[in-house]
Amino acid sequence: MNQQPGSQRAPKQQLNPAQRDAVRYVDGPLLVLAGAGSGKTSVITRKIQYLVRECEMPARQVTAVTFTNKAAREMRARARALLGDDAKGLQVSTFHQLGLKILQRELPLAGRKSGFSILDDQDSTAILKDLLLRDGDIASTLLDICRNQISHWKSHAVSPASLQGKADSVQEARIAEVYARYERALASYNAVDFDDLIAIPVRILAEHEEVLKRWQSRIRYLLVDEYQDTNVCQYMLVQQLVGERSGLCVVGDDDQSIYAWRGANPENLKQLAKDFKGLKVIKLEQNYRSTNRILQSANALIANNDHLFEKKLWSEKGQGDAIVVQQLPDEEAETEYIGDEILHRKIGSNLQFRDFAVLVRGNHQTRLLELKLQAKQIPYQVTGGTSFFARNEIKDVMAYLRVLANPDDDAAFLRIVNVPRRKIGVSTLEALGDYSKSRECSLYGAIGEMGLAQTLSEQAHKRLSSLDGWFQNLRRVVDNGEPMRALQEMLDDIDYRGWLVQNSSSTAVGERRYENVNFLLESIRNELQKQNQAAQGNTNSFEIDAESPLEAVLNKLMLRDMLEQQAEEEADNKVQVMTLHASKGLEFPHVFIIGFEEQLLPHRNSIEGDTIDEERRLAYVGITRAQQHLTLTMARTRKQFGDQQRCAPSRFLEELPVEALQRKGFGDKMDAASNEATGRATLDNLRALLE
DNA sequence: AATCCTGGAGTTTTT
DNA sequence: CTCCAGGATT
Repeated sequence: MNQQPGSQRAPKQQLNPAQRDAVRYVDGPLLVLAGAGSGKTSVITRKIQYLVRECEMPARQVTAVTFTNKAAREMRARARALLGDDAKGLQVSTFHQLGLKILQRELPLAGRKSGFSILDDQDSTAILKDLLLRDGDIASTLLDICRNQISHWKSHAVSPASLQGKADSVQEARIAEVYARYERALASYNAVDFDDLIAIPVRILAEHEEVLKRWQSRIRYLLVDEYQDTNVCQYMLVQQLVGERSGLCVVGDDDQSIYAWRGANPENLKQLAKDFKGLKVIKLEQNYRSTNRILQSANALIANNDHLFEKKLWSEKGQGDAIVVQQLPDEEAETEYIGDEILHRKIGSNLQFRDFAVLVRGNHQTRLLELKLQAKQIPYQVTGGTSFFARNEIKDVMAYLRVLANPDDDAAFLRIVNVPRRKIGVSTLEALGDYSKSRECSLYGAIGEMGLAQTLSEQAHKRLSSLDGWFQNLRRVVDNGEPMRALQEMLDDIDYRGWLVQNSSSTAVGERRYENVNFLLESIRNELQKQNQAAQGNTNSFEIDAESPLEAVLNKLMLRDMLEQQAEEEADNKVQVMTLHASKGLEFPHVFIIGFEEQLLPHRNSIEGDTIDEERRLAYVGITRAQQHLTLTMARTRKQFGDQQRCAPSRFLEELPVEALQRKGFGDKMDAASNEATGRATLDNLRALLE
């Protein structure tokens, strides 16, 4: 097993008193306020161990929920390391995986059929766009407003029906109407979106007492990580599952709330005390991760925000190195500097590539960095992001898989119907679309209908029918238990490789893109095998899933879990590159945060939208990832939209304590001054910290 | 009616 | 870079 940077630290043998209290308190609902680096994952995993070993609770009655796939994997691995065979049946998943599980078991109540599709953001946007287009409205701003508003309603468990006649404005009434149609569309496509994975289970549990009882009896103890990231709907799910009982432990830190933009409601931390009588609150304030200069800077920065709870982080790790603040002429020089620094430090000390992380605000910032790291032959790994799934070749193959598993998935059908070219163009699809709307069925479903032949030209109808026949054959192969053969046959039939080569700028590029497809196929093959083994070793009928193996794989793919895991297993010893958001929960000896500038961090949209506090928390999360060494870099100019623009250092820089910093490359007096200050400030800092 | 080509515009964060 | 629209071409 490869060690991940986040798990390099061996599980602590000794817990401090607060941690021990948190592990052992099981008599009622518990809130653990865990500052950055205070060992919260240890507390959660040790608590699971305590529940199973000391309280003799069967592992299958314990469920732990987190937000990201990465966090779930880490927690699962650490719980298994502690419990060994006793971990059997333990459920560790993301909120969305848990929701998916509930949805799958209660399919009829969800109004979906087996094989339903999970739509990603792009798919739902495309559907909304189509709905708006049919209204004759194409303003793209309305599309954005619509999507955000609908997502907001869904994450607050607001149904279209409950909005009837309650709109505050004409536009809101309009969006509510689109929302209703959107929901109907999803149902008819046998699809759900990401928000539905939480919203539908909540609705089912609210409306069906017996189902609620069943799930409550299945989960006797629920642990929730990163609680500040829950939205209203997710909190409702937690409340439903826990019910009147006391088996709940949530862990959170309001200073690390960085998902408000997608509906996270850190107030849920406060709400907990109102909803759960006798809630016990334990604070973890000792930081085991960072040196004091880093911690002091993080504390100073976050002091500029309001807090739900006050806490003071401290550490026994000593002063440590000064935080390097490096300004460079442009973004090119910035990445050059990062690459050189990594190489220098690696040679200068006993460091591995995996000891370094480069954190960025936006995914696009990784591009230049990747080029530079490649040029310097530094092995790196970009985690998270959408890069792989954003590739057209991957989207195509995924869409084929989805149509195979769920013919009614219009979003996927539209993507592949004419890729490669089948001479099925817009006018044919328009006619098919009109017909399907009138018969209230999916596009694919309309192909088989009798009346369609009259509305289409004979040629067009023939092309659609032959596509249908082809899919039916493939589906037979899948049902025969040979999904991999079906996939290979599918891609061979359409000569997807040839099509890629032809449609790429060069043969070499085309071949590279087909390599991506092969990687996807290989991953699917592995996962199918894994499932096969699991199914054979599984005698617990409670856990057997109704869905087919291919559907299970597809779901895992849509939740972005599977490939991440594979990449992680291969990321042996590489520099970690990721967004600040993706870095939460991880730690690295050496951390670089690049683009520490106004407009970028805080991001220009946040400056306009007046959500600086959340940006500050984002910077806080980034800073607190560093164990020993932190470097903030910024460019004086940066190419944006074609021309060079001047960039100012982030306002957050001024909020950091000067004596902890070592400024370089600013070309002003502060450079030398701060260096001097750093040298003589050590004693002062020690004195200040002791107070 | 389908496909190919060109130019223009816009980049936050994620399950 | 990558998505889109719209116009020219087959």
